Amino acid sequence: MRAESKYTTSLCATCPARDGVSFCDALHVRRPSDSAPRGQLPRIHERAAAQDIIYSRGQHTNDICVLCQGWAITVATLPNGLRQILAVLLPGEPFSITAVFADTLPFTIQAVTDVIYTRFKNVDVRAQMVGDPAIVTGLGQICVIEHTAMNDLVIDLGKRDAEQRVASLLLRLTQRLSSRFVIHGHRYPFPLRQRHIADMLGLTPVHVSRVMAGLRKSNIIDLRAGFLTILDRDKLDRIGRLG
Amino acid sequence: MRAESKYTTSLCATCPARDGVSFCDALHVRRPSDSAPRGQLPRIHERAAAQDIIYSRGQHTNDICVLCQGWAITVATLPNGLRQILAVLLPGEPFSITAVFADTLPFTIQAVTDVIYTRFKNVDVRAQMVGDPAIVTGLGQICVIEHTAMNDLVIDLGKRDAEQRVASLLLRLTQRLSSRFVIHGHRYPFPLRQRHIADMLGLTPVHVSRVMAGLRKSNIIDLRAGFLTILDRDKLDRIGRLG
DNA sequence: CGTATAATTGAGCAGCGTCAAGGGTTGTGG
DNA sequence: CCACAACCCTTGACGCTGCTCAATTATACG
Repeated sequence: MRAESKYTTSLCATCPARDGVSFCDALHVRRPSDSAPRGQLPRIHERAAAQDIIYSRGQHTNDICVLCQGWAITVATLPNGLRQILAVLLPGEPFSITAVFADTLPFTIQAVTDVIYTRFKNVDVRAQMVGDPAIVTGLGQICVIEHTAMNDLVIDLGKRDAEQRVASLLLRLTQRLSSRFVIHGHRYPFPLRQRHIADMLGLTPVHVSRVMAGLRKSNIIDLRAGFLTILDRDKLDRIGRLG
Repeated sequence: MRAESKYTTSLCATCPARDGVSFCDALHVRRPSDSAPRGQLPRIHERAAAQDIIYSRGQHTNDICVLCQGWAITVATLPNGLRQILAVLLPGEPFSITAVFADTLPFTIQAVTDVIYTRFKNVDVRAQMVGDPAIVTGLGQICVIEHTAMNDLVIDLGKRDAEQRVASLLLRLTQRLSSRFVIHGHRYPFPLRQRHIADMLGLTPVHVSRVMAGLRKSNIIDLRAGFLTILDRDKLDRIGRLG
């Protein structure tokens, strides 16, 4: 199952995901062409295949990982086998900023697509913070972003119905994609299965199917072959942002 | 409405809430009797009356506040007036660690009981982090704790039914109280109203009443006059911890 | 072309929301 | 000390959102 290989070729040189507020930017992990390169932290790039478990809950680790290519999820598994997806990870995002300060995480990380990610040593990252206010501030921003995303999910789960939750999720994902990648014609890569959406939004795949059928029939979205097209952003906004 | 007064008498000297992993401990805000006092950060103590809004969402602030006495909540209000409680704050806990790195917060802070809290300047806190690895690590712990609490809430909202959510909430709150205060006879102060529980767990007050009536009839809890007694911790565990 | 996984659709049901009425408690002013 | 208001909690009746179970049809992969 695990198709993982280590190699040190610096993918950072051509990183397509580093634009926008990002962990790597905060750490000054710069491209060779960037001016004033700061500390180049030791790091390792790794791969994993779609569906692979990248990290298992509770496993001891000294690394903080950043997703470079592909999509992943953080998953909490209950004793009875139910899965709650806590976050969807997009290229450029750390698995969890808390990994900088903890040696175990309370959730599992799983690749959705084939992925490439970078490992940093969390002691290295902490050492960078001690000497550089800009890095403290930058990583603090990442902490705020991660926190806000969880807040939004709590609000969705606590106060919104199924259609609103789906709309809200699509809006937030497409917004995050837009902030890092150039998107043409409101057409976004979208490798999530309906069971991912269900596991994240506290719904069943059956009901997600019904909700998305509704959005499709209303000509609000088009989701096919791993790509999501937003046909009517205004309508989606009205469903997903309001109560 | 706002019954707030500033005074600088150092309540920290006799702080009853500082035991356990805490923001103030991480910052080395020590009691006079403590050995090796480090930096004594400038700070102001303030009061607020029960129900007062301590901080309004979006308001500009340069402070990070820590609750000293009483209970408070962080609340997100939707355009349609629905309220989602994001966290319950107990004595010793910061309003949100993200306030160290942001100049606005996306939620409101409201006092549940009369409260006393301490304001630090977030620039002062950030300055402490630079140059002191122990403070970086300590505040990192707070970040992890806050993050984990939100994860738990997401799991409750996404994967558990009403009875499990209520049991889980009571277990987590009593555990946090036990970690800071000496508790006798499983009897905990509990100033939350059923509408607070409802607003946090995505339920209606009516249904919370039914669920708690069930727990009371099963001789699992006793909740009266602002105090919660856990009569059967094992049963509560079985309801709240499993799926 | 056969198999496994995903998505769709229908029928029936249950957990929880809504609406409404009644009782207990607290606080305030007379 | 009592009357009244405001708030909270409780309990019942009923209905809707979303779950369960199940069958059928795509879609992907070897």
